[in-house]
Amino acid sequence: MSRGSTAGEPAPANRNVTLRDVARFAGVSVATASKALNGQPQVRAETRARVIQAAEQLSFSPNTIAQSLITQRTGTVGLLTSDLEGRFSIPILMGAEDAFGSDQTSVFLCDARDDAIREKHHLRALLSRRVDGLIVVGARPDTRASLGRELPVPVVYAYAPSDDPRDLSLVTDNVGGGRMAVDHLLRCGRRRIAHITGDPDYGAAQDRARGALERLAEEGLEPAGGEVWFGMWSEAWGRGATRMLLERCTDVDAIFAGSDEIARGVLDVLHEERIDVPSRVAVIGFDNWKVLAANARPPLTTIDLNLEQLGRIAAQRLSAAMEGNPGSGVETVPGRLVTRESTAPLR
Amino acid sequence: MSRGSTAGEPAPANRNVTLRDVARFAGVSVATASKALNGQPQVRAETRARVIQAAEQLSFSPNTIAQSLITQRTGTVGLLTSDLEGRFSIPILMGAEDAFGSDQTSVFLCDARDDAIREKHHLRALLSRRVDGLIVVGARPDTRASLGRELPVPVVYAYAPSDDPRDLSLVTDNVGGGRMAVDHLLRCGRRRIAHITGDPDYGAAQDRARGALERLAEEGLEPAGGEVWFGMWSEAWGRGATRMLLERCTDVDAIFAGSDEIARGVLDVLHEERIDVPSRVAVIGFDNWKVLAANARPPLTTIDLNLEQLGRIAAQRLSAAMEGNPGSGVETVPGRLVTRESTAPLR
DNA sequence: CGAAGCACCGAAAACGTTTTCAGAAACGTA
DNA sequence: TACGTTTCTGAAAACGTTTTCGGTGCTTCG
Repeated sequence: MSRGSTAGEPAPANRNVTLRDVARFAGVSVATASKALNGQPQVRAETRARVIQAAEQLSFSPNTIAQSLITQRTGTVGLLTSDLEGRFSIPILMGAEDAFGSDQTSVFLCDARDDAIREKHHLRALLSRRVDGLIVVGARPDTRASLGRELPVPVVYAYAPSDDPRDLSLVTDNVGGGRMAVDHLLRCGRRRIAHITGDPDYGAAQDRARGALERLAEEGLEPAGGEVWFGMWSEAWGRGATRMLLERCTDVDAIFAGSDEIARGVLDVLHEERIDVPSRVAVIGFDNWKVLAANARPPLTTIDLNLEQLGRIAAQRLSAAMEGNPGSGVETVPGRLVTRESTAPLR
Repeated sequence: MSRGSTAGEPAPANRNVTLRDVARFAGVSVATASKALNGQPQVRAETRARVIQAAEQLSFSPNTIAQSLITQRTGTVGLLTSDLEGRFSIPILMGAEDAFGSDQTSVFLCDARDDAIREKHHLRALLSRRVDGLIVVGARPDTRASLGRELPVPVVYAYAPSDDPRDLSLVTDNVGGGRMAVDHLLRCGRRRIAHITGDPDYGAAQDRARGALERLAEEGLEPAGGEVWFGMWSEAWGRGATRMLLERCTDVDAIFAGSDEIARGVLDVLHEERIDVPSRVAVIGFDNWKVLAANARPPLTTIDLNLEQLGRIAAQRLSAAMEGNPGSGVETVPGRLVTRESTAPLR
């Protein structure tokens, strides 16, 4: 029969077999073959079966390119990220990649490395590839410039919201996360709660702090040490800040760290000072960065921002927009508490 | 002039303007327009200029789909990864993404999540999209099943080599890395060197150990503690092994950890025991996982496997194969030493 | 028995390019 | 003036599909 391959081995996806070959093999016209394979009703059952069998026998695989050309839909979307190496884009990207069923939609990955020029380049390339939609994922959860309203395809912004409110943006809930962290500590019976966090220039740091302070205020409390300890996103800062904190107020019974990295530094110093976690001081982190949180001593309770789900929702919203139901505004995806052993009720 | 957009704003990449429009606008035929824009010689300079100007004025962007259909080249490649979340695929992916200039080639990202079914699905999709080539990046540096020889496009395997020697695979140099680590410690004047590493089922663990032992043997040395300490890829194991090691042989003067995670555990215990690093014991890690290595106390000397470069080379080899120069066999990409403060010469 | 209706099929146009090839225009030469 | 060359241009085919629409043959009904 087929001359190229031995029987039994997986049929080679032969690039050269076209619908014409299938049609000829089945003894029908290309038009009929097309209709038969696409489940169009106007073809006799017997004929359809013959065509399908022919297609299988020749291991026909339709040329998506040709299909796109006529249907004006490529079944592709562009994923424009500004920092691939950053740990935030990856989960989002995974969620998005997974929300588009692989049968329907494939994603073009582009890393602009936080460079506007490169981004423009990629954008041009994607548009000339006729993607059906775009997801733009930013490096930091701060506002970024909109790609503009003149694009021929729908766009969804993830993580970093667009500065144009008419665009649709999905963001993490940093305020809610901060609130959630403090709430958990309160539930554990802690009252003297400190907050050590990162660079105050980051919106994320401000938002988390705001959520934390709000929740504290609801209980009539102030943060231990009097104020929020802003600094840097590093273990070293976590260590330094903790030392200062312990000097200034000895009775602290919980520390909310603005990131898991910082939390690692906090734990390190507490351990050094022989202060038991969680019995004397409870510690909670932020991000649920597995390698840091799960390996910590003790394993770290933390806030997970649900980035993967954010990616999935972004994909869903984009699909909706591609179907003609665009959205706009900023949608916030809630985080969740992940409890490990660094927090526990008092006594 | 143009009715859709205000003057001054970036020209909207109008999806609907076609070469015909440009041709009509410039007063030539589509054939001539095409040749003018593609730099074909057989068109008068004056005509070419007119066409180019028309194209710019209408902000024409050629339909890549139509081009692919006739040139039989899509300018796309598939990136089939088995674990996106794993930290190994990302740098490789970045290197590859960056080696293909964005103007020429775009990459389809597919995450098979280490599932053969899903992989097959993605493969079908990619082939029907008529990618020009494929990069397959594995989750672990162990051999994986070949995609087969019957594919209509060239394939390059990265990180996890194919089990078919006729395929081209690119892998990291774990043996060389182990050797390099020990060599560095020797140069620092250390002689009583222990090796604490991860799961012995991983080829990577075995290879790194082999390299280390070879280099030690060249100096007539055995590892401190008598043998390699295999265990798990975790901080906890690093801590436990270090405690056992210190009990069994008190005079160790260097520890080579099989991963940065393990190294963190090692450092932790040394710190606890008030054993100074690097003056009394030098510590070297493996992987150069920034967040762990750079934040360690002291910052960790480690081996970087150059994954990004591996990705770049994979892209180059694939390009070569697409030009008709396929390769085969396993190519090893050397790692490099990254010195920080956890190692230093004795005395 | 003729007309109408129905089920099925295929010819052809379309999508937006590239490329081939024939012809037109301009020019130099005999 | 006639002819050959060179330079430029455009008509048309091609890529592999989908979709429209007209046609064929069969059934049904008056």
